[in-house]
Amino acid sequence: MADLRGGDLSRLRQLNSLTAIRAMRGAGPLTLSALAERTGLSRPSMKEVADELMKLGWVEEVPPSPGSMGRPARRYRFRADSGYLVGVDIGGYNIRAALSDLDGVILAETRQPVQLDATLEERLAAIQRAVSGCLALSRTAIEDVWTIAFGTIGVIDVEGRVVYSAAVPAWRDLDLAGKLREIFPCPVLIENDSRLAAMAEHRRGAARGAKDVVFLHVGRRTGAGLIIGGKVHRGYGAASGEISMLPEARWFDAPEHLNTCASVPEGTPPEDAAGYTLAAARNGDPVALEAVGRYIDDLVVGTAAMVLLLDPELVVLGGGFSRSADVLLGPLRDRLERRCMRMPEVRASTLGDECVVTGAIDYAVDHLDDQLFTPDRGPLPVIR
Amino acid sequence: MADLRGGDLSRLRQLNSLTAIRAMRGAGPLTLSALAERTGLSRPSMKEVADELMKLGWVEEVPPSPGSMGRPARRYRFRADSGYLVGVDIGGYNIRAALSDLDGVILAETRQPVQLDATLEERLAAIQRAVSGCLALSRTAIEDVWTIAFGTIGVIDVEGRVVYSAAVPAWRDLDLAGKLREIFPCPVLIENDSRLAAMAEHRRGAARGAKDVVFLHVGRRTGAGLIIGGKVHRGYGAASGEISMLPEARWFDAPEHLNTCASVPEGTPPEDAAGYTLAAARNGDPVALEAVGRYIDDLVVGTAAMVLLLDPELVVLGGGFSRSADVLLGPLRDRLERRCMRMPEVRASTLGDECVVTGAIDYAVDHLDDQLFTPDRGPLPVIR
DNA sequence: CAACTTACGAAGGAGCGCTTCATTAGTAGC
DNA sequence: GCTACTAATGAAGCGCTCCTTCGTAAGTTG
Repeated sequence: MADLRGGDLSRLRQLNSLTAIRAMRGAGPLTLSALAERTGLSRPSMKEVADELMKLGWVEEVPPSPGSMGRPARRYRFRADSGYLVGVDIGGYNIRAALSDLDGVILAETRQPVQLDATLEERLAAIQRAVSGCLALSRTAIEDVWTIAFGTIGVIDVEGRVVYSAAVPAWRDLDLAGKLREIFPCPVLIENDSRLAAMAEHRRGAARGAKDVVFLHVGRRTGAGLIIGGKVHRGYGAASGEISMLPEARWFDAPEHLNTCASVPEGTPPEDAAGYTLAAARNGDPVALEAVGRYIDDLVVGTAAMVLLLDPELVVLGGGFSRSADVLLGPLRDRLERRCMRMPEVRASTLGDECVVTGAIDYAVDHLDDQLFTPDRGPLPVIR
Repeated sequence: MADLRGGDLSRLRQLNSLTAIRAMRGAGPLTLSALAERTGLSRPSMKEVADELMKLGWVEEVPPSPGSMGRPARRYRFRADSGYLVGVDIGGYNIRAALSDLDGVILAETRQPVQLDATLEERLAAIQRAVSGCLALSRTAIEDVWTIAFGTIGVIDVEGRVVYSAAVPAWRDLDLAGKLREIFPCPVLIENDSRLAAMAEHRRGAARGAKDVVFLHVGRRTGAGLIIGGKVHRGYGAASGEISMLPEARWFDAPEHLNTCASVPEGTPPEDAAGYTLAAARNGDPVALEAVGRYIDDLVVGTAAMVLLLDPELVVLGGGFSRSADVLLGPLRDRLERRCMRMPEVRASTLGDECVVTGAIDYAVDHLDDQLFTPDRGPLPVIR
């Protein structure tokens, strides 16, 4: 009931311009005829739209490709290189950054290790190193970055303040967005890492095309990101997916079954224990397999709650432990099937460790698309 | 990425026609100037649109209202009476039917009691009686009913088959949509009752204006309906909200605390026991209050799961027990607050027993709106 | 009955998209 | 090297939708 705005002639043109840009996004260079067909416009009209988009700087002409019958057609492409996007995954032990063009095609990536208990200053410095490393790799200036999106553990409110983050000490009661805006001169977005991972799997990974998806982050901590109706579900206070806070969901202590398994040799550093157990389970070690079983027994409770509540098409298993998806998927499917009304498909993440950075890039792309494709944001701005 | 359809001039007109209809829906008769202002069109254009809509039969002119300064303005209104909608709540013990105009304004209501263990034939006959009673009350012929929407307990799949319904024996393995289509000559919609209740509260009740809402159905059975992003969330197999199937959510047996309370006099019929306990609790009976406490202790687990997972703006308490919301809300808020990340508002239903029928009507209105307002359904059809 | 207020209706103009058709720049065949 | 063929280009003309403007009509107010 919200938008009661009728249309003007110019609105129609605006709509058609956006449709044209949308048709060009991602696709390679397109001829006028191809564009006309895709947008449903006639060729002369399409030409006019294309001319306008060229004048505004959103689109450029590329040389025609010879070798085909008839007069060679002009080809147009979206100028994905007229700006850049940066995505950053601020993890507990690693900071990953990626640079992409406006289509979200990743051009460079870097990684900076960081101590879990690093101070705020150390963390911010590492972030800055990761980002500038990325920019240096592809000789890009920070001024050409249109948007920078961050993903991080914990609950971040709509203003970018950390509401809760047990895992990262430096994050306590922090105006993260404020700090990052002091460092970076472009618009700064912040989102929870599980939600970004879900978004990445939905755009490019295991969940492509699905409308309702539960992304299950399994690792040192357990979390969830939800795609509902094809869009990331944030929640009113951006605190969705925090079912691990519920003791009855049995997520919080679930990884302990893997950490304390008897198969782990003495002296193994605590952060490697779970990986060891999973590896042992893959080799058939019965003690490890039993530990995995107990882990899944716990994991399935909160998972079944999500599935019963949302009836998703798909559950995607991601996060650190999903490297051992072959060990986890079978038992998880078995136990989930016994508790569900309608069993969803259960798949492993296909993006692995890159999930969150990629999701951050996708989030930045989305932000750009929102600005472009939301009607009544006024006409397209001129760039350059 | 789905719709890449550019626009024609006629598309613009279509858009403006729909905008105009939308502006008239629900509102009383509007003058051209008022319509022009609301739609953003100029008066002459608005006139043309109105003329077209009149010719198609969607809109009619009503006599101008005298008594104001200047030349009296023509007034137009949406012809909500050019068709009718019926909503039906197929409950365990009662079948409620309501008739509304195309705006969803309810014109007549009826109720037919039915045995919980009635046979399928008895149930279908009761449904038919309820509907024809409704039609008779407002002297409407079934041929003038455009859509009939049903709400019922249980999981109904996308084709209208009953997948699961423990409460109503006659529903076992039933092609409900098929049966109902044999009886009623108009399009038949079927939806889960909790989802319809959620929809009604969202449109007309306690949840108006909220984007993400959890509707908590408390009664002989416990259920949930979800509004996400302002729309009802059905799930891939239309099985969302079935968290009561999870033992750890502690919903399934929760009402037993109220049924088996020591304050209930011997010989009370089992279906009245819970109501008795709630009434006693309202009067301060400590034993009853303790039973209510245990009930809420159970209820809050699944509720917290939903709230933590979805972070809704609002939780609406509806269903049979919500008549005693004054007794339930306090304890529920207390316990929920202790378990939540961000505490949502918790309110009682304002529609009470009419929730589901009203929701069914709203569902039918939505169906109509979808047909009207979804672009590229072609031009508006002529009616009458 | 005159003055005022508000809406109506007709006329003229601008923007956008469509169709049509002659023209142009290539490839293919002889 | 010339002609035939193909497919895109560019310009002209048309129709639709919306806009602005202005004289006219139908009420109320004093």
